[in-house]
Amino acid sequence: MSPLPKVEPARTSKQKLEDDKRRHALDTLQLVTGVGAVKARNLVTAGCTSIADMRKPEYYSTLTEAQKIGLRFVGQIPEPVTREQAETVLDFIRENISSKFEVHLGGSYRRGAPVSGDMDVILFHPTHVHVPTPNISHSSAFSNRKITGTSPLSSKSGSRMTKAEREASPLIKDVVQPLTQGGLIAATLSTGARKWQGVVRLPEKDKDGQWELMSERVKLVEADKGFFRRMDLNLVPWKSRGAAMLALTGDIEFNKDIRLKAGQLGMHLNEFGLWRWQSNEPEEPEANAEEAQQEGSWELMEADTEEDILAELGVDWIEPTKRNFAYVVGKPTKKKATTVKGKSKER
DNA sequence: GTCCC
DNA sequence: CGTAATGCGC
DNA sequence: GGGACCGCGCATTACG
Repeated sequence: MSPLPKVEPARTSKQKLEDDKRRHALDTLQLVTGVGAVKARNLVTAGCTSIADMRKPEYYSTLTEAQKIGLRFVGQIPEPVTREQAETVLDFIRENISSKFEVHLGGSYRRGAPVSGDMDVILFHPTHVHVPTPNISHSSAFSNRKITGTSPLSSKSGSRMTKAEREASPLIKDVVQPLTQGGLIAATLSTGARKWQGVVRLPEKDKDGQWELMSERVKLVEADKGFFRRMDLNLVPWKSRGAAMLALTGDIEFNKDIRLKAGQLGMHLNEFGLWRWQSNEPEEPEANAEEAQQEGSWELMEADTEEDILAELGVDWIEPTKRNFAYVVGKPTKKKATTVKGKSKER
């Protein structure tokens, strides 16, 4: 009854061994920040099968700047961040940038996790107010497809910044620069007007509760001495603070659930807010001729706190520490699932 | 294909 | 030069 | 075994 073995067991097992090796190499290379499935595949195909191999010039030269940084800190970055460490960094940030900034920690820290994979810092500033409109059409809210670049408005509004604009942006000038000069920021993986991703050296306090001297910290960073961790800085428009806190606190399953719920209600939820589709008023001759052709536009709803947004979605308030279980949301049955979803998906 | 139910 | 598509991370 | 599958910022490369 049992079907015949496929073919040539010897050769099959040999192939299997090779497959396992290849898989292991792929997984190993992807431990480096910035190396994903595609880069790992390309490297392995070229003969690079270990972290050590990646440092060989023939492979190293093919890395992007971010990947080189990932390689530099590959021994440190995977280490988790304790709550105490995250709080230390938060204190340091608050002391080294304008007090006009509101500074929060999101991510698994806010969800109460004892340790986190990185630090998700959320920054608000009263004068940072521009909220970008979603880049998707209304019908796409249900089918979840982005509109193509044929719309001049959509592709233009969020377009790239010039280098000058970037350096003049508040996130760079008022946050990243002081934190770099203060010896906190060790390396930058990516940087823009809204989001900075990079590596920090954990500042240390002496017995008197004083930070190390700034000049000392800068030297230690350059010498790779100390403890280095991943950090993200997110500068969020004032009216988006609720949506951003939701988005940047997670967890991912929770975000999926509430975004799906918004979609089911004909709304759109992203990190900038909760949006309602507004059909074009026939009598709005002021609008550009181009835009008037569109069937409508996304309009930002008033809900600008986490509570308000959840309320609009018909969801009772959920403590951040409870946002680890997808079943809490969108499940009309009051039966509480006993299984944990996506249990150890910490970043 | 992966992840979750 | 510009924009689009892709890769990556969260 | 069967069904569902978010949304976006930034860097790099491909393309015109």
